[in-house]
Amino acid sequence: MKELKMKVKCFNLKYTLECGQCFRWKKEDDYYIGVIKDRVIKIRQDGDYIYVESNKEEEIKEAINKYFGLDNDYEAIENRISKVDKYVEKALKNTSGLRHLNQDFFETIISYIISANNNIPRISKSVEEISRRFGQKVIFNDKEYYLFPTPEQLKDVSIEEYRKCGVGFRDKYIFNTVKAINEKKFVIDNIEDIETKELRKSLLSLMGIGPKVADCILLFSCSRQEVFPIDVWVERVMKKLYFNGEDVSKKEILEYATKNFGNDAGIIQQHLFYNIREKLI
DNA sequence: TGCCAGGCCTTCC
DNA sequence: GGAAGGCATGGC
Repeated sequence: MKELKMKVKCFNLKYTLECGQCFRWKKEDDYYIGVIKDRVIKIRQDGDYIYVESNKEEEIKEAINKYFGLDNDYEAIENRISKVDKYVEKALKNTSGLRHLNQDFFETIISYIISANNNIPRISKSVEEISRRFGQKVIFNDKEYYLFPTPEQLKDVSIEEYRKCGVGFRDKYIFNTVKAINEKKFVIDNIEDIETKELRKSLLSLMGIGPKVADCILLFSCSRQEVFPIDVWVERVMKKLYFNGEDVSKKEILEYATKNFGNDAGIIQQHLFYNIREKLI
């Protein structure tokens, strides 16, 4: 297909795809290539425009819009959070255009179960391996790609087979969660209307999902931007900036974020996370 | 060799 | 309810 050209505002493709919220994108030359739900996407940015190619043309604009949240008024959001305090203002200046994605719910659940006590390259490797072994193959520009498998496609996969994907001790967590979904003990459809608090509680009932993983799922696949996932990096940056390097509990950090960052806490968290990891702050 | 990674589960108090 | 220990695996 020919390249689709789309105008963007307050959007940075590199920050959005490299900030650690997603695990299936690879950079090649000046573009990124990855899988969104049921299609392979090749995408690059040049100034105020993004250029998109895919193996599947229908509703491509809608898919891109939804995944990258292009309809969100990020100018207003960034304008708002730049006034929070001097640290947020600085972080935002460094990584303006970083957006929270709207990724597939099931894929995000499994990916973030794998993320526990893990590092980003290894998470990517495991997610890729699960897709390669159990997902549908797609040919794009003469190369093979694999969609992330559906719960149905994983219904007969054993704990041992997950282990072979390099997920380590998380094998049984994935197995149990897939089982719960396939047995309809946890419903993954029509989650848009469920209140954040209730959805979070529901996610926490799944094996391998604790507070941090639940918040990542809510933020990176459900657009609940008020949640504030606290991992080792966020803990580190929050202690450094707001607690004078003191050893405070996660509870205290969360209270501070909720009080001072309000409904944009998740967006601010992304900037702080990316800034501390890239040694920008 | 030992420590760390987008933490969670289990056990014990 | 909170603290401590265990956990797979690869990179540094």
